[in-house]
Parts: sequence; structure tokens; C-alpha cells
Amino acid sequence: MSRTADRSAQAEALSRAVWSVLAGQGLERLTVRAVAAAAGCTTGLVMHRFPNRQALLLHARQLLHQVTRARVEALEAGAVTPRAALRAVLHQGMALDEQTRQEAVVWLGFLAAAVADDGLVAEHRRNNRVWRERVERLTAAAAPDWTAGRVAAVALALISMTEGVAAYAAADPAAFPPADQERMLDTALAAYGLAE
Amino acid sequence: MSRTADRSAQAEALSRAVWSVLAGQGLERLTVRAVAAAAGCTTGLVMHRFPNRQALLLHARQLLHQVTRARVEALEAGAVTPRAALRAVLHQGMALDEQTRQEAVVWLGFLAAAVADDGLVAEHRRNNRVWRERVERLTAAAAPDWTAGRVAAVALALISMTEGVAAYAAADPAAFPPADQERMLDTALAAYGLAE
DNA sequence: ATGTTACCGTAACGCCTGTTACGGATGGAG
DNA sequence: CTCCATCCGTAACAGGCGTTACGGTAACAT
Repeated sequence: MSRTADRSAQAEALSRAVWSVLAGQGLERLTVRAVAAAAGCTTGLVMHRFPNRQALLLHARQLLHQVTRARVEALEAGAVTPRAALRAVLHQGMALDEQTRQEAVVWLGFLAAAVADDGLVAEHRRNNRVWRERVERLTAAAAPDWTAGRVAAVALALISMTEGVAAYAAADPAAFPPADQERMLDTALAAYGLAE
Repeated sequence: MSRTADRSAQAEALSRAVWSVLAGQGLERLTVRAVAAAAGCTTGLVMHRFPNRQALLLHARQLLHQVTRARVEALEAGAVTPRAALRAVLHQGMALDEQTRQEAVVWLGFLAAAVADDGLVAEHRRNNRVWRERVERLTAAAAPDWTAGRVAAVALALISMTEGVAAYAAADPAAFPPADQERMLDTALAAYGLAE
């Protein structure tokens, strides 16, 4: 019992070490040795826990999706109106503090790594489709009288906008401060007629 | 005379080889040998043209900015109205065909590489500020009666949206077809009151 | 207490990396 | 034709990479 719990706990710790290296040193320095050092162990443990480097990265990518999904669902459940839920969910996807900024860097790192990794690109597509459907559902709930076409177009505009600004802010936080990002989000929601 | 011309022509060919490898094989396989093979030469030429790998990548990044800027300026000069210019400039920033899709992949690759490269991150920030100012200027021309605050917020929304959808479409072209991207752009421009 | 099993740190392997040094080829000058 | 400078392909180097094999250690069962 505790064996399997320890194993998965170690796998999670190693995946978080992957995030740490990816955020701090970039994809080019994301080596098994660097991950082991960040996790405070040796390469032996890493290679006993995962068959190879690719599996380690894939697990880290899946865990990232799992964690952000849990956070988004909590925000959605805690919102008092559909429009508040939509805003809260989009809000957490921007790079507003060091935590979310690093998440954006990690997300971009995995995206860049997916170019040469079929497992990562498949995971990326799966997660993006789930994310897109979620925002489409929230948009439809926030504007019940819209056509499906308008819901889809506006939802795509919203997820693209937040993802894009997260990328900009990840690389240049000073030029894209939180206030700019929030004003952008509220301006967009108002323009689409989705303001609270 | 022809010496320096040859040198810069070779530097450009090598930079285009960098784009090719970055788009086709990803950042992890972006080695000096891979670039030389894509350019049809040996590592000797590469290392005689650039002092080291970092300088090669920086030149390729600068050339990418130069090329896209020329294209954007041509579009802007050829537009009949300010709103047409704004739409055309934003339109070319999305991933609508194989050419622009690869550009988006390359852009993301350089962004991921910039995490561990001070020269690349500085270049990235400089280019993004130029790009943002351009779209702010075009937005102000398209909506002359807006406040500076609204211009800035809407311009940020527009560049973030197009950059974000380019990233999504770069990794999953089938899920984000050109029609979806264009409908998203026109829906957004109409919502902000910038439709032609 | 002892045997057994699972775990993981150590060390090594072969490969690939960026970079450097050398040496032949090439093309213009005298 | 000869000389010389320039260019760049070849080959080597040291170091870092992913991965594998071995061996000691700790924990559980008996």
C-alpha cells in the first residue's frame, strides 16, 4: 500500500522538479541530471521511476494539466454567476504573478518540446481540446441566447487572448504588468457583452 | 565587395537553416551539425561565419524579425483604410497556412530558447515592443476618438489573441483551421467596433 | 536473528554536443 | 607560372548526454 503511494509521490516530486528546471533553466538544460539535482536525488532514482526521459516529461505534462484542471474546477464551482465563472477561469490563465508566470513558461517549454515528441504533442492537443470545450460551455452559459457559431468564435477569441498574453508576460513581465492584463480581459468581456 | 555580400548571404542562408531545423525538429535537435546539414555545408563553415552557436541563433532571430517587419510594412502600405491596415497586419500574424504555421513554431522555439539566453530574451522583448507599438498606432488610426487607455487595452487584446491562436494552431492545425481563426478575428474586430 | 526482496546510489558505457586546430583547395596579384 | 591570402572541409578534443549494470543497504517476513 505505502509502496505504491511512495512511488506516485516520488513521481509527482520528480514531475515538479521537471517544472522547476523548465521554468528556471529552459528546455535546453532540461536533463535527467538537472531534474535529479532539483529533486534532491540521483539519476538512479529517476531512471528507476520512469523507463526513460520521455516518459518523465510526459508524466510531468499530464500532472500539469491535472493540477490546473483542479484549480479551474474549484474556481468554477465557487463562482456565483456564469459570467463570474467565465471571468475567473480566464483570469487564472494569464500570467499575473510569479506563480502563474512560471506556469506559462513551463507550458511554453512543453509546447516547444512537443515539436519533436509525439507523446507530448498528443497530450497537448487533448488538453487544449478539453480547455476549449470548457470555455465554450462557460461562454454559452454566460450568453444563453447566442448562436453556437458566436459562442465558438468568442470562446476561441478568449482562450487565444489569455494564452497569448500569458506568453508575452512570461518573457517580459515588466512590459505586461497584471493591471494591463486585467484591463485587457475586462475590456474584451465588455466588448463581447459578457461583462458582469 | 562580393566578399561581404557572400558573407551576409551565407549568414542569411544559415539563419534560414536554423528556422528549418527549429520548425521541423524542434529546439532539442537544433544543433550546429543539424543546421549545417540543413544548409548543405559542414560545421566548419558555420563556425567560421559565427563565433559560436549563440550568435548564430541571435542572428536567425533578428533576421526573422526583419523579414516579418518588411511583410507587415508592405501590407500596411497597401491597405486602403486604417481599419483594413489593422486587419491585414493582424491577419498575417495568425497561423493560416503551412508557411505562417511554421513561422509560429519557430517563434515559439525562439521564445523557449530565450529562457536560458540573455541575448535572445532581449531581442524578443525589443521586437515585441515594436510590434505592440505598431498595433497601438494602427488601432488609434482606426478609432481616432478613443482614449489612449482604450487604444492600449484593445491593441493588447488583439496582439495577444492573434499570437495565442497562432500558438494553438501551430501545435494542432486540424483543430484550429484558418476559417475558425478568421471568424475569430472578424468577430473580435466587430465587437471592439473596428469592423470595416 | 536471519534470509530475502526491493530499492536506489555509483559508476561506467557509447554517443553526441560545441568548439578548436590543422591542412588542402581555390582564386586573384605580380 | 608562382606566390600568397582567404576560405572552409576534416578531424579531433573535452565535456555532457541518456541509459545500463552492478552492488550495497535497508526493510520486511519468517
